[in-house]
Amino acid sequence: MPTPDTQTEHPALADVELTDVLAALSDPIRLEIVRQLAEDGGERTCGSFGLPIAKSTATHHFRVLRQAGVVTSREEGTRKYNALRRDELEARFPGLLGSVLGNLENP
Amino acid sequence: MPTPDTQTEHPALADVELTDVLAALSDPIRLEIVRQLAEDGGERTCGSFGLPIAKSTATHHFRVLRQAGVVTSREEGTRKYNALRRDELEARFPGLLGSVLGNLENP
DNA sequence: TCCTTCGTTCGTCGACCATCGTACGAGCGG
DNA sequence: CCGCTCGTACGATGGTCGACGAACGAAGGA
Repeated sequence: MPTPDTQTEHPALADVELTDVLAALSDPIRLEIVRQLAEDGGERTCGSFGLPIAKSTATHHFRVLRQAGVVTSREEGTRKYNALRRDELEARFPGLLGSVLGNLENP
Repeated sequence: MPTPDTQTEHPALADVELTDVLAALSDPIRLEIVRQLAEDGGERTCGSFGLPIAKSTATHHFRVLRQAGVVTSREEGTRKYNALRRDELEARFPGLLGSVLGNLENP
């Protein structure tokens, strides 16, 4: 096989629709994941978000974010590191992620 | 009755959550409605959007937009005029609507 | 080697969503 | 007055969504 590891299907941003991103961001849990990822700027493992949901549900939410092009996942050993696709998202939908993140702190 | 007409329940923007707006905008039909409303800046009747859906489905989508605080509806005679709550939305979620609208033209 | 941790997969469940057709009421126009 | 247009209300339906628990495999640590 050409690439033996880290096979987790990431769409090209060109194939991602605006509505897909909006739908992905329209859930509080996923928005919280994105917020934390944006906050520390780097990679985070799935279990490190303190999410109030079951593991299998978390798997679901990370998959939605990944398929919407919002997040990348990289496997390393037994855990999976996730990161925001910030620059790519910015290139595809200028200003969008920034304005969503900027409005997260609002009451 | 104090206000005899035009009773169609509009939420205060302060009561609207970011996720509500994102969810409302995450549907292609509703996004198209918002796009057309933004384009002409004024009021539009429900039937004037050329939507490829049944009338009853359109009623549903306008209700979702209204309940998410995105749109106002004003009854006049037998028809209903809809308008974007642009300034209010801008005050509540600065930059959000603009960045969504700005990314609508993208392929 | 054994046990724990991490995340996935699978099946299930209830809730919600987009859609439709039908029937309806309120105006407007001839 | 009669018909047309506009939008709503009311099911009904098929599909998707968020959530869960249980079972699993792959590392990694003791």
